[in-house]
Amino acid sequence: MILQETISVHVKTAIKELYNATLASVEFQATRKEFEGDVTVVVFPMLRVVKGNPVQIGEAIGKYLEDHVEEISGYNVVKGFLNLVISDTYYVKYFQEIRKEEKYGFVTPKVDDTSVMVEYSSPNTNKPLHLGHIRNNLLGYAVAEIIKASGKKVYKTQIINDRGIHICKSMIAWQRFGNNETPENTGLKGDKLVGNYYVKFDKVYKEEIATLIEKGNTEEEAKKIAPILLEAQEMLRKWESGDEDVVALWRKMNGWVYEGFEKTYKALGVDFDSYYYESNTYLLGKDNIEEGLQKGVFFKKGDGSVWCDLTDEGLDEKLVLRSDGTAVYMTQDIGTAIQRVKDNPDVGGMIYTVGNEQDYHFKVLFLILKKLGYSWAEHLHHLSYGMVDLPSGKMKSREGTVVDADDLIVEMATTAKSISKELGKLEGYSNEEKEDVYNIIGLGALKYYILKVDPKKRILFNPEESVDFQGNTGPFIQYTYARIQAILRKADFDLEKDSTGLKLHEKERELIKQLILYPEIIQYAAKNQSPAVIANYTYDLVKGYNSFFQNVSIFGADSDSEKIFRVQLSKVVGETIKSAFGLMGIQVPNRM
RNA sequence: GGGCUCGUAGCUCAGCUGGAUAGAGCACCUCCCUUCUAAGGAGGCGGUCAUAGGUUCGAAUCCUAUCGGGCUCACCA
Repeated sequence: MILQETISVHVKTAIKELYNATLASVEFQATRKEFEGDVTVVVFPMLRVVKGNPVQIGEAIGKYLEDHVEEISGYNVVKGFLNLVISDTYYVKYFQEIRKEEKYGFVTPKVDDTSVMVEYSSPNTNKPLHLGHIRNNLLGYAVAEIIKASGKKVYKTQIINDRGIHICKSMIAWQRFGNNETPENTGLKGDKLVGNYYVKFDKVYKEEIATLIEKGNTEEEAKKIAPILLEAQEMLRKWESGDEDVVALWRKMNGWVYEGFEKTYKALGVDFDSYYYESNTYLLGKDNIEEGLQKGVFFKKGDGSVWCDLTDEGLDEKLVLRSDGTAVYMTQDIGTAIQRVKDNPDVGGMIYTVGNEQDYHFKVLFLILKKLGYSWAEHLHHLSYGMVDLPSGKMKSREGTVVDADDLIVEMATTAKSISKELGKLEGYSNEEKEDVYNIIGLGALKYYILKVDPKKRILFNPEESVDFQGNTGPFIQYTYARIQAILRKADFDLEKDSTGLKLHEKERELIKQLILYPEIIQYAAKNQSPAVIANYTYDLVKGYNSFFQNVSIFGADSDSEKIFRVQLSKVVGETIKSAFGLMGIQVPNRM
């Protein structure tokens, strides 16, 4: 906020003139509600350069500021805190500027070498997306949008795990038991169909193991020699050698899965600018290992395997290439990162949205890339998030305790519908419009519930509780937006008129103060890659608005200019809610 | 065992680079629909900020140790 800079300069001058001392910086905080004032200057840190009683110093500075800064209309000192009262004129003027801004709080993205690539989702192609992916997707998408709003160009991307033994398992099961089932002739979503065969594989595998154990094998042996597993392994070998039939089947089944995924992404409202497939990237990185060897970043052991020594950084030695010369996970990730910057030379940093079970992996990956000397390696972040637990415990796909993404989305909309019907304010809407609103509310509840908590914390997802419409929830905020729209529909006067010279109601001051923070909040959220910051800000704004709405008469204001001002204020709050929710990928309804 | 991470009200969570008497919502209790959407508002109850030390004018916040939960320590991805 520009005013803070002004005050800061004047405080420094005051210290200079009054005490002949030099102050490096001035510390601010918002004034607590119980005291009079808007901005508080903390006097304590000044005691390092100015000797004396904090209260007296505060008084002296306060007097000086009141005389020299026109925006400051008053002050008071409590202990070592100098509370400054900002004039109504300043707030009203500031508000009128906000009102005219097209995209208030957003910084137009620059085109330079600070673009950011955000990776998220990154699913396997053998089963449908679940609740864990939802958290990943929502986080990745929101962080991408927030960074974009903070003034950087963003590329959203994902790497699809389309190859390996897992997809071969689905393929084998489909070959054996599939009877030529397709998404078309079964009506199933492609990812669901393929996922079913993955489950089928596991079932048969377990049966075969049981049979083998009966015949006298140990469990360990049985797990290794079960025929269906051997078949899957054989299929993987064929795939790697480029067997036409296997590759064709692989293409077909993955194609089904992608169609299914796209539907889920669309329902979730997320999107991507580029897709990387592991079948293309799994051989990448070997050249970079060679390069690293020459630079002395890596070293080779007697058996030919290549390692990176990270013991100086307090970590271990890490394998980057197997003794047989084949790539490991790390090799691919090194190669893929480098490839991505080749594909988008303006990329100056990347964010990987991946669960916290991979914290160590990314720590190592980033260190290695730095050692290899890439400038963009200084700006790599692992957007690490905690697991989503269910009241019943951990989600386990094999035990069928996962919450399917598509099912959940539908369920949320259904719940929204049943609640909305009771309270119904949608008279005059067609059924289609109503369904649209229910969907917006259901998704809003889900998204907000997940995004409002700090990413690194684990979430206990209670399906029943998640559809809470009171308190710090998506629907609560959406409701406020809808109510503001009702006000705007009713206002039939010229909203563009400037209102100045008003005496502000306490609730109006609070609201404007809150609005002023928005640009800072976006920057802060971008820096910390935390949509939760946006969520909690929006909630505070809405609480302030509701308090205003309930305690201050809008259309029954004393004067016309006041009436206009209050509607304008409502409008800007509404726009800010919409904007902030947009950053989280949440829509807002005009009615609900 | 080593490393990382979390521990704030009965429950779900805020608490920015250390600052005033630690804040919201849910639940529970009181009030407020003749005015713009009561999915709302005003208030009450509820806390040894896991524990113990340390750093300083000042610690939920920084440091150390301990306890408790989670993750991770593969020539798997």
